[in-house]
Amino acid sequence: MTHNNPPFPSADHDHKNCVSHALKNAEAYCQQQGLRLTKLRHQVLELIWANHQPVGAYELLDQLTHEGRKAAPPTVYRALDFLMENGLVHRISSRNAYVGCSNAGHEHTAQFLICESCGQVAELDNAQIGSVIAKGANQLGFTVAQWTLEISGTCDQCKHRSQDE
Amino acid sequence: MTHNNPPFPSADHDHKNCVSHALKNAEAYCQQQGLRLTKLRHQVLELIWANHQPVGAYELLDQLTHEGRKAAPPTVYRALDFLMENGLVHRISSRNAYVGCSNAGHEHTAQFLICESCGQVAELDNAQIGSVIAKGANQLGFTVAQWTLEISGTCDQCKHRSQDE
DNA sequence: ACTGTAATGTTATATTGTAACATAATGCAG
DNA sequence: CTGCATTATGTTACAATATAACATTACAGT
Ligand SMILES: [Zn+2]
Ligand SMILES: [Zn+2]
Ligand SMILES: [Zn+2]
Ligand SMILES: [Zn+2]
Repeated sequence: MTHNNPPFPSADHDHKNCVSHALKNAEAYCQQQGLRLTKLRHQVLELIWANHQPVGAYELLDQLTHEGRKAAPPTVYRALDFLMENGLVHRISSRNAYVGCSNAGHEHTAQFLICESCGQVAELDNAQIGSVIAKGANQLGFTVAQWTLEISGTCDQCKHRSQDE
Repeated sequence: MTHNNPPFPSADHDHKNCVSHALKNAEAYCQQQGLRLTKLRHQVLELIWANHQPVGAYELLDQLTHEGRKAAPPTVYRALDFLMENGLVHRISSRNAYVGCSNAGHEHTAQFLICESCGQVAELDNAQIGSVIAKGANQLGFTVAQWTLEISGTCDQCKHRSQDE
């Protein structure tokens, strides 16, 4: 069986599939919510997914330019703002980079596993982590609005790969 | 009884006390570890504590300059690097800002409560959060090297303050 | 087609962080 | 104490990330 929210994708997976799946999801979600997933926004989202690891704004800008679009920093940042506001993209603030959301549509605060070796990121949605955090904060009278958890380390595949050497 | 690791300091606390306490701690720690807490590093650490909320590198640079020291960006960043490497200061990456560590000396990965209203930050060291995170990651075969948790919201005092209006 | 709104283009600039090399301070061996 | 190696700081220039402000274009609804 396939995992419902696969952690790190295997090296040999069909990545075009990931991208098109994410895009279809996003299209449906925006349709349903009356959001305007314009050509630019669609293009940026596609690039983000195509990179399939956290990608910087200026890197996206380059890629947009190579695809023939006239773009300047605000072009990218505005698209990113839209995508983030609507939960289609997350920002990894420890890296100044952006990544597609694996659980778009259902309200969540994400947690990220960031592999220092291969650069890939897995998005968790571990309810237990969320509830422990909420509990810890509430004990101090703190009302949580949002939070980000960014975990660096080594993913399973990279661990095995390094053992083979 | 007072909490061993007080969350948000009360508005009327004697803050000079906080600062001098933190500095004495840092001095003792560096002495003991054979680390060179030079005048510059001491000065930067003092400024960070004096602000008593996350403060940006360029803000520190201004403050240093106003204290009469010749300083440029690398001056500040190098001092920050030293202080972070040795666990005396943490970086709040969601804000590009730096804050004094409340638990300097004992190895830990910190968690931050950031009040959006007053700007203050409380450092937690909640072992339960740490263990849930480790567990969640290990289940996926991920080896955790480090992590940061930054929680935004409203602190207890600000909640009460807003009720009074 | 007309019109108000939202999106994008465009230019300039702000903010945050580093590279690279010169000088000065510090600690230590002799 | 003196010279030497190491570490820290000064200095200049620049890279990387992000936003402000205003002009133009596309779009949706009438
Ligand atoms: Zn994929
Ligand atoms: Zn990996
Ligand atoms: Zn204080
Ligand atoms: Zn507050």
